[in-house]
Amino acid sequence: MSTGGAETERQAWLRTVAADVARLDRSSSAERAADILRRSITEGALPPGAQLSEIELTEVLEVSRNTLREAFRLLTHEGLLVYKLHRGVFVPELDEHDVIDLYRLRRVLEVDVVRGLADRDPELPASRLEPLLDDVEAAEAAARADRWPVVGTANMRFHEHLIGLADSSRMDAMTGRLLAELRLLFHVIATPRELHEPYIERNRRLFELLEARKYDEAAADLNEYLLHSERAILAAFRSR
Amino acid sequence: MSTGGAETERQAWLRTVAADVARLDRSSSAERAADILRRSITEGALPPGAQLSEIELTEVLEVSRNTLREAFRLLTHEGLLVYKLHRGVFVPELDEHDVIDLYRLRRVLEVDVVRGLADRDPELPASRLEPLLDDVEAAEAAARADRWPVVGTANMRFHEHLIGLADSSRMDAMTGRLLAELRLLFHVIATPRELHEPYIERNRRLFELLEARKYDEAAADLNEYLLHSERAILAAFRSR
DNA sequence: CTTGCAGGATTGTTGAACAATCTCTAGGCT
DNA sequence: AGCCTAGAGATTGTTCAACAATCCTGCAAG
Repeated sequence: MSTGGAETERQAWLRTVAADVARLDRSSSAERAADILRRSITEGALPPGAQLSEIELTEVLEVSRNTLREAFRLLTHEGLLVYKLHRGVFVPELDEHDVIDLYRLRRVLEVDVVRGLADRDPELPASRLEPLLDDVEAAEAAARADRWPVVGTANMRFHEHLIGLADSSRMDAMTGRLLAELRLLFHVIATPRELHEPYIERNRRLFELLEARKYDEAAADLNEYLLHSERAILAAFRSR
Repeated sequence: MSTGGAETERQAWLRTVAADVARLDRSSSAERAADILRRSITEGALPPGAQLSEIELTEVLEVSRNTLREAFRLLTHEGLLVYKLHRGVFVPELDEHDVIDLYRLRRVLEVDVVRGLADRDPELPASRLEPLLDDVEAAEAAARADRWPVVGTANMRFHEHLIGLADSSRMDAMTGRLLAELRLLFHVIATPRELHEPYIERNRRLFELLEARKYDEAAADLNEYLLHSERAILAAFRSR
């Protein structure tokens, strides 16, 4: 068969196919149920403090209690649910201490990723930045359409893609968890516009700094960015 | 009843009791099974690549399949097991890429914790460092007794307690997971002495720097420490 | 050497059942 | 009235047995 230069291309294709397959045969029932619940929580249909009844959800989600409990476990370890023994599962209510904790981790991880990009600049193709630009433009479009929750998710995805530049599966997992918890916090804040609007512009600026390969400057910018965001959420939190 | 000065002591006692109760009250069956499996994995009885049969383990652990599967889920999210749909659960086989990934995160988190201590030095009582000293001495004692796996766990605990100084529940959780995966890596290395011996001394030195409140120096030392450890593991890994 | 096809084994999911625990209400006591 | 106690009812924790879906193995055919 054909070998040589075509081989690496073939391997790359095999990887993408493998990824697609892995995405398709998810543990179906349990993970499907978890997906639905995850959306309900992150979109606010299940507010912090709400209890999730087992028998009720078995009927709604059309899964058995055992499968539902496996879904609960999945979400528990994402921080989107908490178990209270013999009392049930609840959507956690985060407080100011959690805000500080979450943002501390975000700063550490994200700033390190950006700073670390300088070391591997040569091997990093410009195309890796494309998802970031897509997110920025998605946020701008949603803002024009006055759809602020959509702006929020686009901004979130921007940061997920930013972390993704590090090619670290564990960082990706941690970030997914952190951002999910962050969404939980957003629901106690009434005005999504003030919450998300300032960061559209900041994300674009960050993207442009990355594109210009000014990594140290980008890292400093991002650090200040996250401090600003933390202060905003804390303020909204205290005055609720 | 007695009030005043004795009250805070009583409250402290209540907290420790509450913690003990919470530890005993665990979802018993599932978490107990998970505990046994966790030990088997981290101690090497279940080597990387091993498959865990459900029916076999239900008999050994004397729990139902559903409960066992919940235990599997728990360990899956600690990174100690991986699920392959319709094929079963396996002890993951980590490779060099995982070593690099794990150590990158360790460096980021631990170095940041140490550096961050400078900001809150005044509010940090000296007693918070005691667990670290205990770990160092435990490692030294185990080394004298030629019990190198014990040295390894003591060293691990040193780093767990180090992260604990940050008072961040999420960092604690992440570190627990990272160190569990690190143990997985240790099992592919034949000589535990060479693996753990150098770090007894380094941990003591790190402790002394912290005690002297030389946080920046400690952070730099820790960074170099972790780079050294990473290189050692990578070398042992490649020559196996 | 590859392809296709049973057959057996293992996992995925379900439903029902029982035990353990919590919550809430009612009643008795000081 | 206020507080403690007991018990009923509801919910969760755990087990079991069964069936469906999928994977692995070995073998036969091309």
